Amino acid sequence: MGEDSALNPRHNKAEVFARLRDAHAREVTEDYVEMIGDLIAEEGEARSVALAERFGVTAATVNNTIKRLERDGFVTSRPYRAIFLTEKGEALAKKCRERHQIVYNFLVSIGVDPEVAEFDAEGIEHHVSEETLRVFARSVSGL
Amino acid sequence: MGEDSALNPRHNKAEVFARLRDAHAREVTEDYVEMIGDLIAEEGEARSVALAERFGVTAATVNNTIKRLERDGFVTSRPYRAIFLTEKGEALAKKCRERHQIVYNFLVSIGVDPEVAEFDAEGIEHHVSEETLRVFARSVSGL
DNA sequence: ATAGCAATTTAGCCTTGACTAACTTTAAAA
DNA sequence: TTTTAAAGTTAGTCAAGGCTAAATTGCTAT
Ligand SMILES: [Mn+2]
Ligand SMILES: [Mn+2]
Ligand SMILES: [Mn+2]
Ligand SMILES: [Mn+2]
Repeated sequence: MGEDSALNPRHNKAEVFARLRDAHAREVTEDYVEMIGDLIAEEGEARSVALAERFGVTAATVNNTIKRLERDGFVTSRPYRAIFLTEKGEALAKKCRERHQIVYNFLVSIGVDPEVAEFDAEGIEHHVSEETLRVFARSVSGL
Repeated sequence: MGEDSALNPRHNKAEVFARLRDAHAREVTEDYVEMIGDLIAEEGEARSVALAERFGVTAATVNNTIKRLERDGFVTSRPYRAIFLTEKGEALAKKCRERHQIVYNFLVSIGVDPEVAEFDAEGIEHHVSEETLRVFARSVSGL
């Protein structure tokens, strides 16, 4: 019953790709709640125009996305007003911010240029499992 | 003109997210050419049914994707026949396979369980810049 | 008070990447 | 040689996540 993937490569790649598709489905949500949290912390409130500027997308795109987030229970909003995180949204934002920071710090700690790390961490963070994140965190903390 | 992102955080996040969206647009292509190459190496040819099984998607989905890859010059195919990589497709497959392997080996080398590394590498690979990849490779090779 | 500008929303469009159901072709068995 | 099962294709649907253009709302300065 050995299942060491180095010796016995997985024939069941399908599981791996199913998980990958799941991660993709969560990426935009994760980046939005994290950014909304940042804006509230930095500027007191999260406005559409600021999200559009930071993500480099149009106001219409932000509007669509916020509707999805609202439908999924991560934010609340009223027409022409600022956007707020629900408890669920705040919990996700906190988790994502911490994860993002660990990934960024880890990359820098192994010698990646901070500028480059900033780019790469934005994508990598969404594909790092809890287990791998713990390894990263432990590595950064110096053993 | 210091631009150290740790001290002077980027206000221009938009660049980071634009690059992230670019990476996403390439992911499926990258995974397909790599898998097609694997199938040709392992089984002599790449058939739709094998791609569908390995990715865990339907035959119709594979068909759509192959049409896109063909349109973009990565593969050739004729109805009811196997799929072949073009030169461009093979070049991309080679690059992706090497990158994938480096990411996987790196994760294992820092203590991530091989099973977990197999999952995480499938997503992380698409977000690792050339610079970061070099750091990973050097780290694996033991300095 | 209101005019005008900035912010937001709405409507309509597009591509990607997924699906099901139905059809066609190929190839193997009988 | 015919039948049949597997493989592949086609048609139609959907959601996510982008866009532009046009309409609407809110705020600010006059
Ligand atoms: Mn993030
Ligand atoms: Mn991100
Ligand atoms: Mn890969
Ligand atoms: Mn991959």
